[in-house]
Amino acid sequence: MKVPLSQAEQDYLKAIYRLSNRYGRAATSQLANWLEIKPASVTGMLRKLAQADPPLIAYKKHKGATLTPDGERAALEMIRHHRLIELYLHEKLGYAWDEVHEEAERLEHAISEEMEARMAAALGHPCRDPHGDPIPDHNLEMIALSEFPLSELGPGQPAVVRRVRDEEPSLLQYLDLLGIRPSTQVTAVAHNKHDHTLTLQIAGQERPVVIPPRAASELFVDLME
Amino acid sequence: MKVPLSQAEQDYLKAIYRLSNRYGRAATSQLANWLEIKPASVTGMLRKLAQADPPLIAYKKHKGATLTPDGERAALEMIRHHRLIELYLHEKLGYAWDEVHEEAERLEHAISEEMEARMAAALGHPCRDPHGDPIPDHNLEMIALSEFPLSELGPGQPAVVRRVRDEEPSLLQYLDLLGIRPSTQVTAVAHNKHDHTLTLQIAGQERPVVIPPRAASELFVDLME
DNA sequence: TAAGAAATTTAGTTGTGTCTAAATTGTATA
DNA sequence: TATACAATTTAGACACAACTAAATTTCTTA
Ligand SMILES: [Mn+2]
Ligand SMILES: [Mn+2]
Ligand SMILES: [Mn+2]
Ligand SMILES: [Mn+2]
Repeated sequence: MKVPLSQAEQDYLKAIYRLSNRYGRAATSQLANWLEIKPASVTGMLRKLAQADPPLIAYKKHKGATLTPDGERAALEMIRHHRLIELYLHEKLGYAWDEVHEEAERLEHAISEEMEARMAAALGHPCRDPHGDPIPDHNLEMIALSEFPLSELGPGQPAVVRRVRDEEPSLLQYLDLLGIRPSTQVTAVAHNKHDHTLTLQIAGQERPVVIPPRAASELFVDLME
Repeated sequence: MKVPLSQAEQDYLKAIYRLSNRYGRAATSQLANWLEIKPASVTGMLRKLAQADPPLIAYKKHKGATLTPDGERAALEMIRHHRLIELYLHEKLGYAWDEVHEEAERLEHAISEEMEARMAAALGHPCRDPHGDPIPDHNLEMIALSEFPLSELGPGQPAVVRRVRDEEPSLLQYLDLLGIRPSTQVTAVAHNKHDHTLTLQIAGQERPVVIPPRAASELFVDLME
């Protein structure tokens, strides 16, 4: 009852949070794939998390897992650490936005609540990380998100970039080159039906750029009024 | 050959470094006591560190352990991390000097060489931590120490505090109250033979204070010319 | 110098988190 | 709806780093 969670347990809970947000539940094979752990090992950990006191996940054999309120709290705790650390490294130590993830992945398990609070204060209690991902506040509440994929932006609509999937550094480096980051203003010029690319005008730039579909679906924007 | 060290291994190497500096070698029971691990478990780890490739310690049954050059390098790496982190927390995040140790103890194993370098740069490549302990430089070289215990300071001799044992927070809080920290100037007024206390004049203060022997042997000073 | 005490090592066990191989369950489709 | 394939679980093993209990070695001192 209420024993501190291991790094492995915390990583599983974060992964279950991510997958069940996206697909309603986290399947064994999805977890295995994301965590780069064999499915048999995942099954073992799911059984353990479900039998913890208090239970951290709801798990039925062959039906995947979802977080209990306790499990969700633990996941959000790590997500808050992760995103605060990413922003801290970027703002205070000059890391590029494609370099912060790996460092945060280790540090999130090692910092104290005291350090979390001091970093948050030093950053002015921010609500977005360098990739635009929302940072849960001190009570683990997260701001509501209104942004949608750039691929769904209608032509002629001015919009502002809010968030970028932070999962592969090469996308981040590419966007950096293009001059796209959260808060950049953009307008869709045209969706090109044959190759599914997007022609995009970036505010303050001469000529529009062509965005491949992979990038357009990993970039999230809000309409400007 | 050349596999990254576990946190447990790094902690043992740091402990062996500390004990062999102080006593020439690290005995099993001293390690067990310092690390709060049972002696039988220490024996197991010593065998493992000695048989590593390359060997990290020299170990003969019943004779304790000393570091090999590889082991010493690994220990200094962690010591550099630890002390840089302590100073960073103190200088950049407003931690008191008695609060930094515990946080650094966990973070030292989690930061990358990149982060080490960025923190060092942000701090101006410092050579002392908040307790005055020397920080090994990028090549793991440490400045030569000239300070000696305050308990050995002759009466009337002006001296400057350089370093304080950082092992228990209560001593640090006590010294804070007294207004003693690295760079504070002091003069011994008298060594009191019966109770082994020291009467000490602190620069900028009205009246001398009486220092118990425990504190006087954990404070290190340099003579002023 | 021979106990007796203290320190250390050996032997065997445990919990955690991974793995491989084999068995089972669920799903899609022919 | 039977079968084949995919997903998942079970079973058994392993590495790591701790533990306890017992055996052994070394040190101290009478
Ligand atoms: Mn937290
Ligand atoms: Mn991020
Ligand atoms: Mn380093
Ligand atoms: Mn220190």
